[in-house]
Amino acid sequence: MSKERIVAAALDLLNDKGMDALTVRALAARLGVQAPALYWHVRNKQELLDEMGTFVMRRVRDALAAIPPDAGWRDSLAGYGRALRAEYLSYRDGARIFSGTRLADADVLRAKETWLARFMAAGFTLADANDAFDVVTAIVVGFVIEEQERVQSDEADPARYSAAERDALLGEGVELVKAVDRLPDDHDTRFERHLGLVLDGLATRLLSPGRATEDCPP
Amino acid sequence: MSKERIVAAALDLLNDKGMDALTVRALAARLGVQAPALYWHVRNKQELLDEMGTFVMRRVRDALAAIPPDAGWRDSLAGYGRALRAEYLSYRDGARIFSGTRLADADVLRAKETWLARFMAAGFTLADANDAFDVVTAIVVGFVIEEQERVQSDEADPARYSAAERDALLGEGVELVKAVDRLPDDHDTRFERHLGLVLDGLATRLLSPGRATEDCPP
DNA sequence: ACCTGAACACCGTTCAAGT
DNA sequence: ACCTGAACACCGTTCAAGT
Repeated sequence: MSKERIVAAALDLLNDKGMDALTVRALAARLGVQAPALYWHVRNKQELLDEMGTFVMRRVRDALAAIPPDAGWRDSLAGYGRALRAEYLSYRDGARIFSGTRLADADVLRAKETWLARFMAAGFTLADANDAFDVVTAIVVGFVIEEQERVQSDEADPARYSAAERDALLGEGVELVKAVDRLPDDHDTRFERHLGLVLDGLATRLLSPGRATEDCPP
Repeated sequence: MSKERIVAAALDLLNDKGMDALTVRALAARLGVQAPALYWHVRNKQELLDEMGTFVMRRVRDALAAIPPDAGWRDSLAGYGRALRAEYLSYRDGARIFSGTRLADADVLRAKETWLARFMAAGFTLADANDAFDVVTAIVVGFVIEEQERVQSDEADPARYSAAERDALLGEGVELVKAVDRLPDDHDTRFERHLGLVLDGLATRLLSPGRATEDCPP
């Protein structure tokens, strides 16, 4: 009964039954043991949640390590964004639950060094290179929280977000809002558009200093 | 004992004692009443949480309504982002707790119509105009979740994020990572930079279609 | 219409005791 | 070293009964 087995079972339980059903007792039952037994391996439930988050973030780090060093800043950041989203999506309420997780793990922080160096070689200042990480992280967290919320309430109540329901609720004179609902976007293409938007914003930072976007003639 | 009084007391309690202490019993005590009494006004705890979220989002909507119609797309979106962040920040764990809140409220959805029309008048396609909202929302959610996490764990354990602690943890050969920590950014200026970045990304969508950022000569 | 008292089925956690 | 049984102080929620 290792810590790893407990964390794995906890992640399974989360996906099977959801956050509310992830109790110490239910987890113990799944492991064929009594609830207090888990306190031998884990200080408390919060530590368990932290371990779960760390596990998820370690997988993100592994995905990052697979990105080739000559990928270019744009593809590298896009790869990070996609990997983070994929990990969050693979657990129920993943973004909401795991987004706070800090990797105090030293080698993860150390991994950032290479990336910062690469981005600066591409022409970013240190501050911009760091912003690049943070803003991609932020957008993935925000996007997937909304995405999972929507997907889950769709499953719970399919009628609520149907086009007909919404149109009736909205009433007259809001044709643009209704038109937005009829756009053929799925979550993946919306995500790629948002990600592209942020990367385009970052790209403007590569122009010579003091030069605003407005200065770029049509 | 109206629903509004209950919601107001719940928000107070949240800020006083935190999410874990926001129990039906504690809330009832604060209102000078027994716990089951609340179930006359509210179906269950989830509905209470939804009402709290709706209250917060209504304040965001009011802040939005105060933005002048002739503000221009960039200032308008920036105003939205700042208002959303300010509301989240005004409650403990605000971003994490309230970010999922959907405004089924019809008049909030209807308010979007004006904004979409304004953005399209500024030169965005419908899809881009809608993306503009969503991407600003996402970045605020992601940013403030991280921000509040950091602020709170700073209060809980001030030593953990101190520069000396971190430098020791990191070891040698990661000068860039250490340099990032020494950047003089406070949360507000970091937020403004991130927001500006996203807005710059959106601005590139105003260029003629099919034209990428790379086509813009230095 | 609005609130209480008592109860139910659960929580996370502790701790002496077992092996 | 690892687990159990019993217990403690809580949860959210229901419901008959009071006013």
